Parts: sequence; structure tokens; C-alpha cells
Amino acid sequence: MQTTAQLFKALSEEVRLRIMALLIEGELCVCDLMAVLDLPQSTISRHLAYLRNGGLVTGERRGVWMYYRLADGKNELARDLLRVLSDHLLLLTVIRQDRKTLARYLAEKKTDSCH
Amino acid sequence: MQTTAQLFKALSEEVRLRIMALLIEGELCVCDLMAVLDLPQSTISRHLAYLRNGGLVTGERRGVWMYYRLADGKNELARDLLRVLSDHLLLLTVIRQDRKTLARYLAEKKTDSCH
DNA sequence: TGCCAGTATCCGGATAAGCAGATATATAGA
DNA sequence: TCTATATATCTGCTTATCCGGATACTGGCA
Repeated sequence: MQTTAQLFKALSEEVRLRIMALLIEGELCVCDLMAVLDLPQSTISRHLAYLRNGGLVTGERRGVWMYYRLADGKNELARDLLRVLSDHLLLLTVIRQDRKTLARYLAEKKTDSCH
Repeated sequence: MQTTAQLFKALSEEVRLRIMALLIEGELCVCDLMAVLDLPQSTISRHLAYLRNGGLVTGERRGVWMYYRLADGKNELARDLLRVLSDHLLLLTVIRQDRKTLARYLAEKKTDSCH
């Protein structure tokens, strides 16, 4: 019960919804999210912690970088919510804009990259 | 976007999830909820206001009483979330307990009722 | 070992949300 | 119109959450 509420709380914030929407496209590291969302590192990291605690994303360290992706499996509610949510998010202007920014960012990253 | 986050926020609290679960069975007035959840009137009323603002429930005045029910229709996301959520809630101990309490309360209400 | 870059957590201050008692509003009935 | 009941909102207080800069941790590399 506590957990159920926590799951919804994790999704009750605009920045976190934007992060979720970006991760639908695939894994990203913290610095990618900083670049696309244009927010300080501590802010991104804090929101990722919320999503992690809610069981919505998982992080994997690869060298110095932490790659985050949508958590799949075990939590059935999380999985169902995410399915419903992702359909909805793609209709929103902010989310569409973020996706464009991500695409542009990833294209540039190939040539002029921090890593 | 703001609205989407607000919808999740409305569902991010234990008391509100319990209210939602009770309303799945049908409409209830504030005093019913007070009796079943054993919480003061102002607390119930405040949580109902959240759910109302999130577009999850609607209230209808009938005499002195306000009857609340799940909001149906217009908000597509709310509807989808609710479908997913209700399956999940019924598995939880707290919710099962509340349902039993509600059944017992409604049975008594027929004979010895406040209204 | 020492340094740097990426990430997580801490800190202090502002805002939001929780609670429950007190008060205001609305309706039914005398 | 006056009273009583049901509900909503206000009040004062406590706790949680937000933000972003500062600090601590971690891994790669010289």
C-alpha cells in the first residue's frame, strides 16, 4: 500500500515524467539528461533517485557513467502504469519537444562528445 | 503536463487510494467514508477535494449529503489508470480490510442509520 | 598514489501538503 | 425564521519535497 502510493508519487512531478518519456526511447546517462532537460546535475540525480525508489527505473554503472533505463518486469503495477502512461505522454507538447531536443543532441554527440 | 502530474499526485497518498478503492463499489457520502476509514471529517473532505481536482471523482449533492463516485469518461488517462489501479488495489490487505468494514457498516446502516 | 570527470548525497531555505480542531456554508425540518 | 446536521474551507502547526550550490564518493588514467 505504502509502495503503491510511492509509485504514484514518483510519477507526480513534471521533471520525472519528462525523464520517463525520454527513457522510453532507450537508456541514457545522467549527463545526457542534463543536456536535454537543461537542469543542474543535482536536480537530475535527485529525480532519478525518486524514480529508482519507486521501482520505475534501474541504473547501471558503466565506467564513470550511470546509464538509466526503464525498469522492466517484477513490479506488475509499474509495468501496467507505464504502458498506459507512455501512450498519453507522447501526445503532450513538452514531451514532443524534449524528444526533438534529444534527437538533435544525440546527433551532435557522435561528433563532438563529452565521452 | 501539469495536469498529468497532478493526476498522479492525487493518487499518491494512502488515504486517497483507500477512498478510491471504496468508491469502486459504488457511490458513498462523506459520512460513510468517515465511518469506514475512521478519520475526522475535515481529513476526508480535504482528500476528496484533491481527488476532485485531479478529475478522479465527482460529487453530487443530494439533500444535505454529498455523494461521491468515480468520475467516468472525459479524462482518458484517468480512466485507463483507474482500470489498472483497481485490479491492483484489490490484492492489498488494507483494501480488503476496508471492504469488509464497508460491508459491515452498510449492513448496520439499514437498521440503525444516521440517515 | 594523485588527479579529474561523472554521479550521489548533503545543506539551507522556500513552498507544498499533511493533520485535526474551529469556523463558515448549505439544506431540511420545526 | 430558528435550529440541527452534513460538508467545505480556514487556521495554526508539523512534516515532506522542491531547488540548486557545495561536498563526498567512485572509477579511469597518468
